[in-house]
Amino acid sequence: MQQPSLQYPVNIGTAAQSSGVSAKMIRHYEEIGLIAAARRTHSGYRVYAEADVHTLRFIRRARNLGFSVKQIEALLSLWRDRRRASGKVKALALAHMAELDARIAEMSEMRRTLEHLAGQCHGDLRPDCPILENLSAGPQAAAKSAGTNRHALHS
Amino acid sequence: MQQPSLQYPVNIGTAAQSSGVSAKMIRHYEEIGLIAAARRTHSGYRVYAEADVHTLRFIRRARNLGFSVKQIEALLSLWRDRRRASGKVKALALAHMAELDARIAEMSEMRRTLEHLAGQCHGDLRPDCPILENLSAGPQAAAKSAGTNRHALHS
DNA sequence: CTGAACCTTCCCATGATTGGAAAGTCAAAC
DNA sequence: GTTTGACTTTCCAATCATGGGAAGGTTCAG
Repeated sequence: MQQPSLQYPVNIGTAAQSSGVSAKMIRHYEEIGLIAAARRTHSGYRVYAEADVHTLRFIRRARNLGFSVKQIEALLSLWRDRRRASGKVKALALAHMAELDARIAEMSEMRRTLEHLAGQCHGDLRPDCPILENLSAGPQAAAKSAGTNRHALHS
Repeated sequence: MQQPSLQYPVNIGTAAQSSGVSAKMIRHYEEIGLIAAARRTHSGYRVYAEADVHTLRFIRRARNLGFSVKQIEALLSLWRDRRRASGKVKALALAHMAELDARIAEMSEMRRTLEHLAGQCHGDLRPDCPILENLSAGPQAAAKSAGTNRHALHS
């Protein structure tokens, strides 16, 4: 899509464009220590080498797979460790898959319940509505298992 | 589970316990205007009638189904409107289902990719790891469609 | 030299929720 | 009648990843 042989090193804007990570996020990742502080020009501009942009791309791809920043930190250190055991990487991936499975199951359950309720609702001009009735009187002891962490989506 | 015929009105702690909404969240919902400001005792304690606790239960059940606070605001007003058209409620439910579907699809896609990669990784002591290789060299133009809102899980 | 397009830091907002600190209140036990 | 412990109050901060914007400095082309 791009890569018309860029002239490295580049400024943050170019690094952002060619890695897919916004400049805002690059600064943020630096601040929280996910990436090393960039070198600076005399005037204070951050400067990125090709390797830095590769790292940013790695991060973006990992985020695209839903890994948290914490997990990416681990992945990056494994990536840089040429003596890593692939088992450690796989373990991280499997753990993340389990998280995804849990969230998917939770949301599927919500969806299933909603589908059921919506199926019973006329959906016309009449006020009678099983959906509201359910929320109001509720399945007396339902939907407790999922706990309160429905939205706790980060590790 | 409870309801040993409570003596209303009650304090926030009791309202929290018998509605399943934490005291913290009750205060928060009041602050953001989801529920009306509670009456107070001479000394400033919030006071809740049985109807208030019912409302809180309604809110908790809606949250259990993944509705956002904004959506719950709408549901509450429909709930209170005896002349509502059930179609409006159903529309809200269907819209939320669509959101859930989108998120589920996104996460399923991540899961699918991870499963594929993990399946190719030995997961032993050797350093060779298709997972890292994929994050590193990446499917040159993959996973872009999902956009940057993987974690934008709220309406 | 001026203006556009970049860069810098700083603060704020999102969404739902939890945590804690400091202080005031209530009721029951002593 | 005071102490004690369990409540309550407000306020402020953190989570997590991200975006928005202000105020100001830099770079380069015209």
